[in-house]
Amino acid sequence: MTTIKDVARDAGVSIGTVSKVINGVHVRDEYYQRVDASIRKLNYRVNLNARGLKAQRTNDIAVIVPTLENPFFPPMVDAIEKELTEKGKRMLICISRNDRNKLHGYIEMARNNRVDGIFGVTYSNIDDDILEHMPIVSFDRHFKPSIPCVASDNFSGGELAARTLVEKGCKKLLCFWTGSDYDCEPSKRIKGFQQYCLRNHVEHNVLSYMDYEQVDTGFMYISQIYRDMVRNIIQAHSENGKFEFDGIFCSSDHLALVVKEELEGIGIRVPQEVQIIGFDGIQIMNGGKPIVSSIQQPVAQIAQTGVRMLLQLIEEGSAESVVDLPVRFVEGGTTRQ
Amino acid sequence: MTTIKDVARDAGVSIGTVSKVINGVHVRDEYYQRVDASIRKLNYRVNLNARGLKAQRTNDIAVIVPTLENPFFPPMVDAIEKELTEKGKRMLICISRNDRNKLHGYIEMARNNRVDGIFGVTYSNIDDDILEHMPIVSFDRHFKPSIPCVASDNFSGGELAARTLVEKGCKKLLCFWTGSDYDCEPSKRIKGFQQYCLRNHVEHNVLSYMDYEQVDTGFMYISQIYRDMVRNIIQAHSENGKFEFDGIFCSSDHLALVVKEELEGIGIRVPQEVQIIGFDGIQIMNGGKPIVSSIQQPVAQIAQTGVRMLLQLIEEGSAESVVDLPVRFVEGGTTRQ
DNA sequence: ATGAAAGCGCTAACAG
DNA sequence: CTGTTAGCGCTTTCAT
Repeated sequence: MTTIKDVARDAGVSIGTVSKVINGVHVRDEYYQRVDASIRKLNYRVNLNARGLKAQRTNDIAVIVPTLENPFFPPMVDAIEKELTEKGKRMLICISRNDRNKLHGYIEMARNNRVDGIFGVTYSNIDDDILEHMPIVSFDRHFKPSIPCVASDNFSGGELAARTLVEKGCKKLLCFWTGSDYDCEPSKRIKGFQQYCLRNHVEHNVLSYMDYEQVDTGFMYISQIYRDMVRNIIQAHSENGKFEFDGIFCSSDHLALVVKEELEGIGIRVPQEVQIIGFDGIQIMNGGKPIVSSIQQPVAQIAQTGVRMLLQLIEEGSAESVVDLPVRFVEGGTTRQ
Repeated sequence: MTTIKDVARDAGVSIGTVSKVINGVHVRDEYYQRVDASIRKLNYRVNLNARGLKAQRTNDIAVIVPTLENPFFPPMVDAIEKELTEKGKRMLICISRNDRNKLHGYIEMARNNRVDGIFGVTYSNIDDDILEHMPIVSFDRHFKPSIPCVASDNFSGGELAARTLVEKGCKKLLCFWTGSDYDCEPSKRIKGFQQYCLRNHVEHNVLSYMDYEQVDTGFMYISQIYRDMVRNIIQAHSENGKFEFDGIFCSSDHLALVVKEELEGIGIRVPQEVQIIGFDGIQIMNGGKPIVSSIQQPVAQIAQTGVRMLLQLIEEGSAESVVDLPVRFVEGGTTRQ
C-alpha cells in the first residue's frame, strides 16, 4: 500500500509538502503538479486510521435502529445515510433488535471504536451513565435532558388527525394507542388529539395497549399477540356488527392496517362506516401511495435536522432539541374523500 | 481520553504489560489484577485508530445496497449486520441509489477508508478496474470471475415455480420478467422455468421487460411507468375479460403484486382464474405472511454464507462462489391451496 | 514556502 | 515474564 512517504519520494519533495497538497494547503505550483502526478501514478490514498489517530476523530457516525423490519425505519436510515454522506461522514449501522444488552454493547463498541457520535432512532431504554461523553442525538425520545432530541410536531399531528376525522364526518372518535411509554415525544399525539376533541366538544376515548419490551418497534409484526389484542379490543367495542366509534386515530400505520383488516374481518366497511388515520405515512411497497390515510412524518427533514444537530453537538459541544417538524395529512384510502 | 500509557502509569507497570492484558496474553496474576483494576477505574478503551494503524486493518465491512425502499433489501441488510456483528465486524452501509458515480464514489471511499472488504448487494455495473485489490463478495451478480458470488439456487427456483403452478392446475404458463440483465444469477430462473415446461410439455411463454438503469432495484416503485407497462402487457394478452395464461411466474414479489392488482383491476380473479408466484418471499409489513405466493430466498443463509466467504477472502485471499442456496415455495394467497 | 521531526496510541519484536 | 522501543501513516509546529 502506498503511503505519503512513497509519494514524497516519488515527487522528490518532503512528506510535509505532500501532506499540504492532500489537505489543500497552498504550495508552489510546480510542487503541486509533481505531487499530484505522483499521487495519481501511485494510486495513493490517505490512511484514515493514521489520520484519525492524529486528529482524534473518525468521521464515522453510528446510527442505532431497533430493526429494519418495521417499514418506518428503512426510509429513515436511507435519509440519514444520504445526509451523512453529503457531510462527508460514514454511517455505521447498529441494529439493536430491542435487546438492551445488545444496545449497550453497541454503544460500548461505538465508544471503543471512537465513532464521533450517535444518532439514536430507538425506543429502548439506555442507562444514563453509559451515555456520558458521547455526542448523541435521539429521535422521538428524551434519554436525558442533556441529549438533544429531534421529532415531528406530534402534538399537532394528534390535533390534525382528530380535526381531519371530524371534518370528514366522524362523530365519535377513538385514539388507539399501542406505543412507547409516556415520556416520549410521540405520546404528545394523544394530548393533541384530546385537546382538539375537548375544545370542539367531540365525543372521544383513548385506548392504550403497552408493552415496554416490544411495542411499536416492529417486533410485534411477527407476533400473533398483537393482532389478537387488536381483535379483542375491536370486539369489546362492537355490537351487532357495528363499531362503537366511527373515527379512529392509530398510533402507527401498522396498527391502522391491522385495525382496518380486523374491522373488515367482521364486516365493518372502511372508510364507509369507520374511518381510520394512522401515523408515519409509510409508503413502502405501495407505489408511492400511503398504505393507509395517515399523518405523515417528514422523514427527510428529520434526518437532515438530526444530522445537523449531531454535527453541531460534535463541533460545538451542544445543540438544541427540535421537536416541531411539520406533519401533514396524507390520503390513503381509509378516510372518505 | 485515557490511553494505554495512563493505565500503565496507574497500575505501575509498563505499557507492554498493559498491551498484553488487553490482548489476552498471559502475565503474572498480580499484574493482571492491577492492570484490570486500572482499566476499570480509568474507564479505558482501546483506540481502534491506533490499533488499525498498527494492524493495517479496520474490522469494518462496507455493504452496498441500491436502496432500502425495495422491501427485499432491509431484511438482507439486517441479516448481514447480524452476521457481521457476530464475527466482531462493524457494518458500514452504502446506499448507491442506482447512481453509477455514487457507487464508484463509495468504492473509492471504501478503499480510502480502508474497509477490509465489501459485500455488494447491488445490480449496478461497476468498472472492472476499480474492483482491483479489494476483497469483495457480490450477491446475485458476477462482476468478474475473480469476485465470488453468493446466490440462491435460482434455476431450481424457476423449476419449482413452474412445477408448483402446474401441480396447482395451471395449463398455460407465463414467465413475466422485469429484471436484471441476463448474465446475472437471477436470470437462471427463466432457464429453470423453461426447462421444466419443455421437459413436461407445458405450454408456456416468457415476456421480458428490461431497463438496465432502474429495473428491479426498487426505483420503479415510485414510477407509474412500471405499472403502466404491466397493464399494457396484461391487456395485450387478454380478450373478453380472460387472460391468455392461467399461471404466472414473476421475477419479483413486487411485480407479482402489481400483476395481481392489475388483473383484478380488469375483473380477473386471483387465484381462481389466474395463479401467480413471485420471487423473494418478502414478508415485510404483513405480519409474517408472504405478500404473495412466492419462491422464497433464504436471506439469513445468504447473509451467513456471503459473510463467511468475504471473511475468508480477506483472510486467505480467495473464496469460492456459492450459488445454490435452497429456495422454497411459500403460500401467499395468489395460488390455490 | 518548505522540510525536519515530534508524536497521536498501539503492537510486537527483542532484550533483559 | 516484563519492560523498552521502533514504527504503523499522518498532521502540524517550528526552524530554515
